[in-house]
Amino acid sequence: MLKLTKKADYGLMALKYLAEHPEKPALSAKDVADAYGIPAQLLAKILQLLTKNGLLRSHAGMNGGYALARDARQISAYEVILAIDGPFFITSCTKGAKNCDLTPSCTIKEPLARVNDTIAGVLKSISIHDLAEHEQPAHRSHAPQGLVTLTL
Amino acid sequence: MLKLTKKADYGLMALKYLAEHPEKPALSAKDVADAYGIPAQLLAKILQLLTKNGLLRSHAGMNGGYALARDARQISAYEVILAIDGPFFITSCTKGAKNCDLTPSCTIKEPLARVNDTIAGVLKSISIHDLAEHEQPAHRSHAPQGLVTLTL
DNA sequence: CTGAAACAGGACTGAAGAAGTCGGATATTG
DNA sequence: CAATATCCGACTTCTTCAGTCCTGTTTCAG
Repeated sequence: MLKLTKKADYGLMALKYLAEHPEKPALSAKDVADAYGIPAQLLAKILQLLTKNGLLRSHAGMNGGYALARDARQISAYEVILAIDGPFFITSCTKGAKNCDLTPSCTIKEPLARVNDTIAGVLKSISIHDLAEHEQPAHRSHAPQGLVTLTL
Repeated sequence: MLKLTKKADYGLMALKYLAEHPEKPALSAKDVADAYGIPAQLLAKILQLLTKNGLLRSHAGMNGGYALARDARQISAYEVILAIDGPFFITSCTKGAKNCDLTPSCTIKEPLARVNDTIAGVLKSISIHDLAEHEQPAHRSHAPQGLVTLTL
């Protein structure tokens, strides 16, 4: 529970891989799948999803493949997860929808909605670039990129 | 995905309910189940789990039931979820275990482990007392109880 | 212009986990 | 003893995830 699906994992890994190989104009699904030992057909569908959601650009034909649609810093982990798994909510009964059918007393939800927002905020603060291994190992400590605060 | 199980939801709701009725020495599983429209047998098992993990105290026999083992402020949402659903990790392949069998290149995990820690921190900062409806509606704004900060 | 290499996408199966039920055992009290 | 509880394992059902299969379509090299 409270787990990312493997698809989301795979998607993040694939984007990370693409971000680490900017020299290549495009990498095929098979390339990425082989690099990580992921089932190629499964990854293909994930990359298609990411393409449909505007995170990747695809090109068919020989020497085709996928490339990041934007700079790696402009793609957040949140977007990736959203594109692959759809909107996520920590509670089974989100107050937006008409769930909570039999339990109008779902007063638990309001506090947990804030937890949900916090998680979303954290995921939004992480970019694909953050996941990728950047070369410069020297100055890394001075990067206060993501900062999320929650107040109950 | 990234959802709490219904069991965890039910558990939180039940503890909240108990916290809101401190005058009663004990409430039976059926009492709570009826209050929220939860299947009684299912809730019973959840309450048993919470008892086994030291969050509740149980008493069999007539007029028996469950009561909080500690003050509502001393029971965190994290403990509840942990007791009901077991340890949770956001990534399918946690770096502690021997997972990631075929993919030694799971470099995604390290950043996501921090997300995991952040979520855990948020959940730890929320107590059952926070979930319950306290009476004093007057001074509520000055309560800076939970505060979690994450720096990447 | 033809074939290989890629993307696109629907349909399907198997496995795993979640949700809920059933039946019975034990403890407590009136 | 009988009623009301907790306790607990086994079971069924349902849903979702993971993965496969198959069939197209696009693109480009030769």
